[in-house]
Amino acid sequence: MTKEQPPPRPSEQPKLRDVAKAAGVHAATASRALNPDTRGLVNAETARRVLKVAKALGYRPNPIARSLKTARTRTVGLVIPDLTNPLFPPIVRGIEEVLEAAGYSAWLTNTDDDPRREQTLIDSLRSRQVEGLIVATARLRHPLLESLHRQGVRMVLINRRTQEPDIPSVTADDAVGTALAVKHLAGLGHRRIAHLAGPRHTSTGVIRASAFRHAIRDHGLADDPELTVECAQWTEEEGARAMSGLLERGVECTAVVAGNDLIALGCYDAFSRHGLSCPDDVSVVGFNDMPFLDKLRPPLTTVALPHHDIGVEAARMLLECIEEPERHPRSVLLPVSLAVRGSTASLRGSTGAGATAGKARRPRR
Amino acid sequence: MTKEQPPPRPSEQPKLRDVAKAAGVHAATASRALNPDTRGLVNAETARRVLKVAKALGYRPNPIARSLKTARTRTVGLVIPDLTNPLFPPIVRGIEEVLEAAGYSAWLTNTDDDPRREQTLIDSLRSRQVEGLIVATARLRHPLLESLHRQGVRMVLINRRTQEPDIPSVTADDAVGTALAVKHLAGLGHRRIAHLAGPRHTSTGVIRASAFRHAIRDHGLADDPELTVECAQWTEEEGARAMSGLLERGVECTAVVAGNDLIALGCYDAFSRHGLSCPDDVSVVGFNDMPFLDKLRPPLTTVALPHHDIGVEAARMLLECIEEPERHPRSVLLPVSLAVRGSTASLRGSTGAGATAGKARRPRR
DNA sequence: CGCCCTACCGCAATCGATTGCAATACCAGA
DNA sequence: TCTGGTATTGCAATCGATTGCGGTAGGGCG
Repeated sequence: MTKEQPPPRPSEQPKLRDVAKAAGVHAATASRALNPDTRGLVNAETARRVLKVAKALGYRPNPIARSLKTARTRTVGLVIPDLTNPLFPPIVRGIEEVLEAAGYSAWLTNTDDDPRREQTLIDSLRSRQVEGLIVATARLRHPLLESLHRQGVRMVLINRRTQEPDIPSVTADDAVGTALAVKHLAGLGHRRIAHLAGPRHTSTGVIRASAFRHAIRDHGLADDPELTVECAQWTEEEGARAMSGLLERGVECTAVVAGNDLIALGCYDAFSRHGLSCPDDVSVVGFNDMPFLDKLRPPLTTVALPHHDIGVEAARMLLECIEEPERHPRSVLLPVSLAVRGSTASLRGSTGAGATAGKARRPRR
Repeated sequence: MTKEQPPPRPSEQPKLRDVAKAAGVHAATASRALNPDTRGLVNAETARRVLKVAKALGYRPNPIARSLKTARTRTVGLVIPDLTNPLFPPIVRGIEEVLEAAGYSAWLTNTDDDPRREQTLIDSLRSRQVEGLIVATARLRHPLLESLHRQGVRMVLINRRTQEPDIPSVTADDAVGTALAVKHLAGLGHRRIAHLAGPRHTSTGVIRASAFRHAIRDHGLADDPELTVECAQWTEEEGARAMSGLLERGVECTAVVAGNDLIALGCYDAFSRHGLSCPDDVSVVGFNDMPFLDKLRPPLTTVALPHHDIGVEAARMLLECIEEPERHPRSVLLPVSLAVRGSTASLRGSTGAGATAGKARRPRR
C-alpha cells in the first residue's frame, strides 16, 4: 500500500548542477571553478561567481561521486591489534591529526592478533578502496603483508616490522630503550636481571631480547640463559605466567626488564601472588609508557615512547608514499627515553639475595 | 617528460562487467544474481554460474559505485571527545563489533570537547554521507545536535544526553550508580561525604550530583552545600583543583564521591600534595571503571559501567533507526555495579575527624 | 581584412554498479 | 492456432562528479 520508499535522502543537498545552474554556467565549468587545481582554466570572474553561489547554497561535493570518477578515496586503513590496549589511542590520534589536515580519513580495525581476522579485515579495507594501510600487527614472517607489498599496496608498519626490510616502518628505538633500562638497573646495583621477552615472532620481541643480551654483557652482568623467558603474547596474563614460572623455578634475580608494560603489570600480579614486594624485593622496568602508569602501585618505571609522534610520522610517511610513489621508501626509528618511577630501587643489602619463591622476604600483610 | 600518470590503480580488480562477460550474461543479470534479495529474479542455474564465476575471478563489488547509485553508504559516524580517554576504547569496540556484523563501518572522530571542532567534524561526516551518528559529546543544551535531530539525522547519544528527550540514547544508570557509591560509604561509617561533580552542562554531571544529594538525605548524612564542588571538566586536573580547594577551605569530609574516575585520580594527586593518605584519611569512589584501576595506588573503588554493552546497544539502536525509521525512538539505561577496591575504608577512630589541610594525620614519608 | 592563437566554456563520455521497463521465450488454456 | 501469463534476461538511464575534446569569440598580427 503505502510502500513508497523514497531514496533515503531526497538529496536536499545541492549538487554540482544546482550550483552551476544558479551561477549560469555548465556543470563542467563549475567543477573546474571549484577545484583549485583547475580554477586557472576558467575566467576569474566566473570562478568568483561560482564560488560565491556554492557557498551561498552550502554546496558540499559528494565524495562518493568524486571517488568513483577519480579512483581516489583519500582514505586509509588502520590495522591494529586492539584499541583497548592503551598504547594505541595516542598513536591513532597522531595519525588522524595528520590525515585530517591533509583531507584524508581513516578506517580503524582491530584484529585481536588473529591472522584470519586480519586477512578478512584487510580484504574489506581494500574493497573499500583505501589508498594505503598503516599496520601495527606485523609479525616477522608475514606472508600477507609481504604479498600486499609486492602487489604495490602502499603501507607503513608501526611499532613492529617484518623481516622484509623494504616495507617502510615507524618504530621506537627498541634497542636503545632496552639498553637504557638495563643501564638504569645496573646503575642501581642489580647484577642478576631477568628479561620477560615478547613473542619471538615479533620484531619488537626479538630486538628487545637481543638488545637485552648485549646490554647485559656490556655491563658485565650475569649472563644466564635462564634469566630470559619468552612470553607467548604481549599480555598481562602472559607476563604473570612468565614471572611466576621464573619464581617457581627458583631462578634468582633482583630486577626484571619486561618486554612491555602489560607484561610488567603481569609481574606485579605474580609478585603479589608470591608475597614479594616491588621494588623492595624486585625492581621492574616496563616498555611503552602507557597512560596512567604513574598512578600504579608502585608507579612503573618504563621506557617512554613518543606515541603521538609515531602516529604523526607514520601518517606523513604513508601520505608521501601515496602522493609521490616514486620516492624511495624509508623507515624511521624514533628516540625513546626512560621514565624513572617507583618500581625500581637500588639493591640494598649485600649480594645475590634475590627473589625466589618460598623465601619471600616481605610476606604480604 | 615521463610524466605519465596512469589512473592510480589500473583496476586489476574484476568488475561486474567482467564477471558478467565471463558468465555469458548481461551485467544487470549478474548484479541480480549476486544480490541475495534479487537473486530470485534470475534463473537458478544462471545464478549459480554467476556466483561461481564471481568467486573464481575474486570479484568484490565496488562499494563506491554501489553507494552512488543506491544512496546508501552503510557507514556511520562516531563522535567522541577523546579516544585517549580509556572509557571510550571498549565502547568503540562494542560499537564496531555490531556494525561489522551488519556490514556497516564507522568513521571515528575526536572533538576534544571543542564545539567548533564538533561542528566541523559532523559536517565532514555528513558530507561523507554517513547514515547515522553515535555521539558521546552531548551537552544538556546542544543546539547543534537538536537541529540535526530535527533535520532527521539519525543518531544515538551515548554516555551523556541532551535536554531534548526525543533523541535516543544509551547511558549507564548514573543515579543508581551514585546511590550505590553513597550507600557503600555510609555503610563504612562515613557521615561527611563530598561530591566532586562533573560539569553542570552535562547530563551525567547533573544527574550524578542530584542523585548524590538524594542519597545523602536518604541515609541521613551531612547535607552540607559546601560538600559539593563542581569541576569544570571531566579531567584529572580539574579533580585535583576541586579537591585541593575543598581541603584548603578546611571543609571537613572523610570520603568523596568523584564525578568520574579521572576526577578521582585528581583527588589522589591532591591528597599526595596535601600529605593525606587514601583510604586512611579519606576514602574515594570513582565512576566508570576505566581499565587498570585495580592496579592503582590504592586500587580505586568505582562504579562499574558495562562499557562494551553500551557500545553494542548504541550500535544496535542506531541500526534500528536506520533500517526501520518508523519505529519510535527509545532510550535505554544500562545497569551498573560497584567495584569495591582499596580506595575506600571504614571510618576508624571516633567521629567527625576528617581530612583538612594542615592537620594531616599521616604526613607523607 | 583575413588568419591564427589563446582563453574560456560546453558537450558528452566515464567511473561501476543498480533498477525500471521492455523484450523474448515458452507454456498453458481456449 | 491464438491469447494471456510467467519466467528470464537485456537495454539503457541513473547516481554526482570529472575531464578530454571540440567549439566559439575575440585579440594580435601580417
